[in-house]
Amino acid sequence: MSIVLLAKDLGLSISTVSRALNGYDDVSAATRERVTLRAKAIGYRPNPSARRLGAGSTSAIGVILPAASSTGQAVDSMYSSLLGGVVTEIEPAGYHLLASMQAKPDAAREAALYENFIRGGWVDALLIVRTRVHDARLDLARAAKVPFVTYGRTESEQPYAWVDTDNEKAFQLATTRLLDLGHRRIALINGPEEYYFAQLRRRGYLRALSGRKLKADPAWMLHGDLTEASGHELCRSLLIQRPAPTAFVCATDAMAFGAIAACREAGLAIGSDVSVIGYGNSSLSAFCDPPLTTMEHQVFENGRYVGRALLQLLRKEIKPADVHYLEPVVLVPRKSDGPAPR
Amino acid sequence: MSIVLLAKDLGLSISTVSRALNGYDDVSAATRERVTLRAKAIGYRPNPSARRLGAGSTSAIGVILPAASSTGQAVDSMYSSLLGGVVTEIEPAGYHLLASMQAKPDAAREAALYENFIRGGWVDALLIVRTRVHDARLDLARAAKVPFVTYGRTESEQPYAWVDTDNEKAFQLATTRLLDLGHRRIALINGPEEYYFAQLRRRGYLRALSGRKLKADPAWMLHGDLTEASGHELCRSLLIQRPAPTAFVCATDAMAFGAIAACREAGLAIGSDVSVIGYGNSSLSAFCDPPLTTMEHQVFENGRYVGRALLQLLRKEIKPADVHYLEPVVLVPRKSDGPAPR
DNA sequence: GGGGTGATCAAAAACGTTTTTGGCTTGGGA
DNA sequence: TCCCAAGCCAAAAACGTTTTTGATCACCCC
Repeated sequence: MSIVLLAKDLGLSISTVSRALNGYDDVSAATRERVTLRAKAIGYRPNPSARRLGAGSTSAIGVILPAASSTGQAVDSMYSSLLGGVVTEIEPAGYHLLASMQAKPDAAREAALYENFIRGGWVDALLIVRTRVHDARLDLARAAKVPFVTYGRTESEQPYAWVDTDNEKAFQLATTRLLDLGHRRIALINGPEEYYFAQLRRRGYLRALSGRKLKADPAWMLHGDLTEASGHELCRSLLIQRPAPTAFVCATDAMAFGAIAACREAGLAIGSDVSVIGYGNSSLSAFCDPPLTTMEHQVFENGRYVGRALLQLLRKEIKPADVHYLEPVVLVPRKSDGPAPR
Repeated sequence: MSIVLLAKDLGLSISTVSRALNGYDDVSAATRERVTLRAKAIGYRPNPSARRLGAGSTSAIGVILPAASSTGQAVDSMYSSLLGGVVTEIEPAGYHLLASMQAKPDAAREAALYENFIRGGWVDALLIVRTRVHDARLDLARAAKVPFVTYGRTESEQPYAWVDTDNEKAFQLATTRLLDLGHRRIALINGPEEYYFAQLRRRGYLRALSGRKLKADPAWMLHGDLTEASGHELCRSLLIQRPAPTAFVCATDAMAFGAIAACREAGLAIGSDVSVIGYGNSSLSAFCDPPLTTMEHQVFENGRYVGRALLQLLRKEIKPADVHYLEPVVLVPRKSDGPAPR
């Protein structure tokens, strides 16, 4: 009964108070001033539920976090930073982040979760992360006419709003660096094949190789699940091949740490016998031994970009086709790579 | 206009449909069956906003993530797992997690955020993380009569619901282990002093020392901000003292990695010249060199416990005073510690 | 002076539920 | 036969906004 109290207190009608507070232009500046002042003094806050019901919008942005594939438990810590960035932007605009999670990777359950989120009217817009090569979630969102932006691209006929890092260029860069160091046997320890970023990374890797007229060996392009354990296992399987690779480009720093552990177990000196490059510039990469050569990208900043795009989309200030932000990735040279051994 | 359509379709009144769907017992089993079936067939979902307005509850649980103190940007990745656990539990019960974030550590702004969350009617319950020794947030929640559970304890006269890990025992355990290995000069690289867990860890550390009739040197109990960089810096400042510590107990694995880097720079061999114990058993700790001796606690599982407690609190099945879960911490011995040097 | 045009505000109708209140059966006990 | 309770359901009143519609008034121009 709050707005009616305020209205009574002011001697105005409910609608005038509402319109004053919401910045409509058919209420005089003087009245608006009077209303906002009194509202603040009285400590009036519009009830969000009522506001949602009345306006038909929820002022919430939804995201469904993917469960890590291996354990089915932990969430990729990258998302903390991403969501941090998103929230930083949407918070001042009065939006909140409604986060749900997939307990286990399961396509049917995933669809149901998104269904519920969208059709149930929980959120005004959607953030879709960890995009796949072909991603049914885009169709779901489109069908329900819910604005969305994806973090990571996908193969889609129709235009859509995306923010992504330049995976292809990044891995081309890293691979070229290793080629310049004299390596000729370079392995790619990639992420899960179904994700689009893995495709792009392979593309960059291949592009670098073919730039030197080198043929890629399919046996040296492996897919894992982004964890240390996976990097460790894949690297070990590569090291027993003859000839073995002398360099490894990894999809995450975590995988790189796993690979380094495997190399060390094989008695190889990191940075001389064998070279390893990671991805992500995790806070640890500068402090391990040897410090990890890796590729930096600004997850938090990307999150902010996503948040801004979402806001603009909601306000219809921009069309999905115009939200295309490709973050350049920079290589951070440290000590985990070096000239190819003789 | 959804429930009225369904009601019309069924030839029942709106209220009967609502009551049937919500499991009231004054509607016959047969009617309930008929309604639920038809609802599913027709694809009816109650509009959450309307439901909230009608029932006065939001079916959302709020959490405000603290910004990492150093960068003001990234979020501690531990929260990914914690929130993952929470969501896993509350999702099936129809609850969602409403996450907000503090852009920067700032007491006034924090209070405003919580104010808005609670008084604004955004959430039904609150999860309070990273508790401080004296924590004003509890009073805020109590004053607004919003159920809450804290992750981590605090000093409070009144009973409250908490889930925590046994920080004190953990650090007593770790310190005792080092004492058993012959170390007599053990430093504590702790987290920020304001957080209660830091107090508890120091208490455990001190208890272990006094168990051997040893005096603690205040100069060897340092506080940092949980990051690698901080661990690195603190450890370096300790190593230039004469005599220098021979062992370090660290508040996080990240700090331990930083400390290890500092030791290595000082030309010390980890596990023989100097011993380091971490906390958290991060996925990396098994793969670094040497593998890190650390303390494991199950963040995801704790999150599930928190979720369940929240649900029970909301249903009034339990009183805050009865939610006291202290997770035992287990030490994972690896190779970063060893007998004290002569 | 009359008709149109803005500017300002009031009244009332949505929005889609939940919850309260009370009415109508039916059956059993006195 | 009458009364009462229990079981089932309908009607209507909340819930607190936003938005639409329309009324009133002043003003200006012709």
